[in-house]
Amino acid sequence: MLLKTSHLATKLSTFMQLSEREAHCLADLQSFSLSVNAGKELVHEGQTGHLAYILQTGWACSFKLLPDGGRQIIAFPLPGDCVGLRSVLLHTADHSFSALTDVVVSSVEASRMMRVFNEFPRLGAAILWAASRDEAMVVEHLVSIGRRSAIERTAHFFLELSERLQLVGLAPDREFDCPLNQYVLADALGLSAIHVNRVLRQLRERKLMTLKDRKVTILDRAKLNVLAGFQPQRAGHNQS
Amino acid sequence: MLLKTSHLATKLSTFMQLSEREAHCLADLQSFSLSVNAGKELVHEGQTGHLAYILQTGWACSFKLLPDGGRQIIAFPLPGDCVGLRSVLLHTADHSFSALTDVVVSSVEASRMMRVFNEFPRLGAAILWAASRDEAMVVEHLVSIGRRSAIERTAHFFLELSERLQLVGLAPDREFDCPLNQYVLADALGLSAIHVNRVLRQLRERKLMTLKDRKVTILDRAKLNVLAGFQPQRAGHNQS
DNA sequence: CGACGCTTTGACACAACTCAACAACCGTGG
DNA sequence: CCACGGTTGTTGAGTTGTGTCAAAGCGTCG
Repeated sequence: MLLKTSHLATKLSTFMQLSEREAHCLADLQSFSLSVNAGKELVHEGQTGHLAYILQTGWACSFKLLPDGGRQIIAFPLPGDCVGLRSVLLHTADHSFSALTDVVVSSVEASRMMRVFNEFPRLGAAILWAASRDEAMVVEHLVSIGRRSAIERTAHFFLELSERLQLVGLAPDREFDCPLNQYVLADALGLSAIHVNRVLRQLRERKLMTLKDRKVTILDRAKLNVLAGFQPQRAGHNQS
Repeated sequence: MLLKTSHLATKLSTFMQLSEREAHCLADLQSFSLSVNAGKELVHEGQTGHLAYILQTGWACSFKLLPDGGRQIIAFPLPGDCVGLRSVLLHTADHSFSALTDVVVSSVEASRMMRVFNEFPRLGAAILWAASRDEAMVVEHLVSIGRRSAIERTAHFFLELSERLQLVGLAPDREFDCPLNQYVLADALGLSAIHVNRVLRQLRERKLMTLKDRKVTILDRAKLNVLAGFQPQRAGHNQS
């Protein structure tokens, strides 16, 4: 069988060994792909469709809008991440979801997802495990915005991003692509775009990291970890 | 059979009708209760136990500590809420969990939880639904801290609290008990305790709400909703 | 009575926001 | 070819929201 393993499969297999049938089911889930242009909004908050998405390539973000026009970005899904699982259970999307670059996604119907959970409980557990990790990231994000200074939380953000990208093999050690502009970063970090700029300058001047031409370079990971209070993640366990 | 229905059962039955066997299983899950004194830390971040808790009575909070001693409160579980489901899947607690008042909790082992999910898939779905709602609340909290001013986010917090308490029948319309002091509120709202005090004064002076003697009174819900950008929740759907 | 936990207030400092302007870099079309 | 607007990044000056420090008031409880 010639199944190129998906990013999702890669991720889930750090949690548990996938049987052939499970791998096949996973590939099947992602068999229908959809190209979406940068800037397109795939899911609108409040929408009641029953679709979840699996991001295949490109960058996206999930966010909420406020009455005054402000925007808070919740997370940046990376290839292999699922989006909208929660919406499936709640029957209505609690946040919007946009493509930041051109992206490819697979869409999965709620009913299909449910059937998979029933037929392949182990796969269901693995997907829940991944969802739990995403949730833990949101919590860490909350802590960042609530209790870290602008420079700390910016540093923390890029360290976490670096780790996530390394996990799916999309980032070498010191450097990685990052198509996020300062407006987007501002909406994610709960800052103004102008202040993001100043913070990035500080990080550059202190020779900790740079963001230039959509490329992040980590200059001094150790010092960054201390500044951000960042705890590199323990390696993934295997299920008991 | 003389089963007093638990808060959890009440909550889940807004999502779906519970069969007798399911109700029994649910009661069984909560058959072992544990009293815990105010201030006690039940779960410590990083801990690797495989226990989840169901809060029966009292107030608690889940939070994370920072290297500099700061604390960010993630959520205030109310009676009927589950805590630590995520930790079960991740095999390690990603946050701490403390009792704020004297509380009663039921503890559930991971293996037991898994068995329930297998034997009563519908019950599993209901619990996941509840977990999804909790997750949505964390997201809303993130938005609050990231993009709302101190007074907006404080107003939003109490409106949400009011709605949650009404849902489990613990709050009349205008007034409810709230044992949270200004230090705790500060750690939840990402503010300093002193500023919380100033904000509460403003809310009082503008005749929107008061917090006095551990009792919250909503004076003008309509204006508060506008100020906070709060959207009262739509009624719960039943599963298809 | 004093000790303690919590609230309240004032004065001041500082982090982050706003406004305004400009520079660099595109791709487009005249 | 250059002019052009659009997007993104950069910087300065002034404002404001929130944090910090210090002190006092007020219950409750031992």
